[in-house]
Amino acid sequence: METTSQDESESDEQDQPLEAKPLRSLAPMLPLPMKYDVATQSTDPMLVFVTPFRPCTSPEPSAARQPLPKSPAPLRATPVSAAFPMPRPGAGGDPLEATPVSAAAPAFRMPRREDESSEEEYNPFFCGRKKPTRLKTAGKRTHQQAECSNARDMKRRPTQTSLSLNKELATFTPSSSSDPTESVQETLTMFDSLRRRILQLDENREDAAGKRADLKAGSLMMQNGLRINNLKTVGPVPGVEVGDIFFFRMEMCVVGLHAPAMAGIDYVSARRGGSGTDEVVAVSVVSSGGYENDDTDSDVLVYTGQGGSSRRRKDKHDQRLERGNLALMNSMERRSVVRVVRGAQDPFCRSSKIYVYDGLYRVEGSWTERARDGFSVFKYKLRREPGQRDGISVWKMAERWRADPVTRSHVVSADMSSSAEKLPVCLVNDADDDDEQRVPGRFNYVTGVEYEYPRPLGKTKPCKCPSVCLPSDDPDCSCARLNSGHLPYTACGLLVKRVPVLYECGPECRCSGNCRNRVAQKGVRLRFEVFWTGDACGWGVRSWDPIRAGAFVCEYAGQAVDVSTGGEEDEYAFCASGEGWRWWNLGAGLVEEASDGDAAENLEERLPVMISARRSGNVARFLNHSCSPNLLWQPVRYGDGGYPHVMFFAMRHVPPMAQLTYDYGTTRGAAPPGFQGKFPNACRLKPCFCGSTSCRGSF
DNA sequence: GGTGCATCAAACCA
DNA sequence: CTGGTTTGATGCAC
Repeated sequence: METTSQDESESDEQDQPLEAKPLRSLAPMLPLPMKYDVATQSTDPMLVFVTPFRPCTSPEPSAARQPLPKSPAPLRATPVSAAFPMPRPGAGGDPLEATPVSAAAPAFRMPRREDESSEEEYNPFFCGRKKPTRLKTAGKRTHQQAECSNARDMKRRPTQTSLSLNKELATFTPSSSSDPTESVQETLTMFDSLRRRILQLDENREDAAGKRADLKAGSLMMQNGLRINNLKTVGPVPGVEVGDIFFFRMEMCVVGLHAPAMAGIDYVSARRGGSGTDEVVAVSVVSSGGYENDDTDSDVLVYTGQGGSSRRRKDKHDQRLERGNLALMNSMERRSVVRVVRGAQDPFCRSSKIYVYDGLYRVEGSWTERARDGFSVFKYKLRREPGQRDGISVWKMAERWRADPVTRSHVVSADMSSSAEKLPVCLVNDADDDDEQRVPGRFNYVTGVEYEYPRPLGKTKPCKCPSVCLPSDDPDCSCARLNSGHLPYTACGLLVKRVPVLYECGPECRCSGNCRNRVAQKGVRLRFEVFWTGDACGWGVRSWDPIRAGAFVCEYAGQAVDVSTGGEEDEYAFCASGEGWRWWNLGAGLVEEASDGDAAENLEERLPVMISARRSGNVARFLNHSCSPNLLWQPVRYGDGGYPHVMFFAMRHVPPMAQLTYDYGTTRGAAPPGFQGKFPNACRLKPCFCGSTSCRGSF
């Protein structure tokens, strides 16, 4: 298809969006551009009521984006519709052309709920035990749409959730993007921030009803029709790319990659060509190791059928050729493709699993065999379709490097931090063979910022929590109070939501080093590599480890420069004007206490310093810009003169080896009083190569 | 149309 | 720390 050549040329080398030049942001740091104070703008839930398809609350089309209407040149924005070279073009008379019923819709059907196109039908204030008032406007709906699970979703009994959550939900709009990749990102973000928020809220209630926040979040989204790609389709799911990772089954559910909450095989009933009888066809399988599937070859998967394995020994039985098992068998006969998701071990959490979408496979063969418990099971041999970008193989490669860094090739320097970081920072160049010895310009590797305290900021009150801070133990924890009464991280150290300034416990707090409110101060836990992206964007950063949304990534290290004395142009200065993170809060904490005194106060704390990573810095100085970034920056204070550290957190799940980026922001007009004119380049926009469909064209 | 059941995930506890 | 136990949401099947 028309666009494939472009696609390939890009995906071949570095997959993810190539980013623009190394650091180039020049405005000094300030906590938050006041005009866009999220806290005030989006806090009142009553004012945020929005009908679907009107992205008012959605940050994208905000004024901030407008000033850059036409970007003259180097926009390499790829139409994302091209991202899915539909697999079946030639595919040798794929019998599947006799499409499954519900897949009959064009494969590129937009996820958005067209079925909700009448506004009154969408009831964001659906709450509590009351059933949503669902109007029967079925006349408007096509047969297929009526068939989609939405109707049933809406009817389903809501799990008991706190009222405030329902209010928060009211602020959700179904993704308004026409770009499938964006809708998927938005939906996943919504899910995860909702999940973290439920964790945070449930934790304050001692009735211990707070279990399975993942299921609750998923359920809420289903009930409110916030799931996308409702129609099960054989083949790719728009917006989900091979290699994408998921941390919960529910995540795959809400983006339509794999609908069953638990079952490993998802299938759809399809009309058999001609004969008019229905039969089932598999659409996706999740191989998570529960059945001891053979995992050695990354292009071949031997998958065990479902059923038979009851918990109670006496209920065990042979597997039967029904449901998913039958569906896989039919898929084999029709030679239709099946999406495969492979489970992998989460390197940071032994008990949990990560799901890696590995693209399309075909069932090559099937047989039965006797399992260890003596009952017979179905086995299916699936082979990966050629020509797809790497999925699980990248994962496995990175896994190998993590276990044994020596196996990484094209290494220029095994640890460019010279042991300054706890984990080595690898410098590699596998992009150009001509110049393998290319190295970044000289700089000192440091892991933090040395402030000279020209003007110490006000001290914060240390907390007196005995061992670790827990909101339920001590509602008076002064650190929690600084953070609007909540601990800013989940129990496993994920940022719950972006705040103007985050307060971690400091050296004078009584709590121990294990306190949950000490995350970023503990430093990097990821194995980074700095790699050459090509001439356009220079060096970039990626990680061998998967990164979960909300996870701490790294600090922006460097030298504090007093701008009142300094003021020369500096390409490695950190600029705080980027707003790429704003949408991340869409799902989280929108009903925060409206007039948050802290937030207002923090805006006063503009610093007379900025951070320059020109002479000294860490990996962060190699982070590239993207208009749809995967990192956000978050000022974090703890002890130590009170200067906020600039900390990066992941805004979405980032698979291993995907480039890490943040939004440099547009510096034009953002330089606060006193800085204007000091940095001539600040107002000269650089062309952006991020390739995102929402690319602003420059930064 | 309601309801049961099959699925086996994730979190917790012993 | 592991392995068993518990509690589940969903969507097909009846």
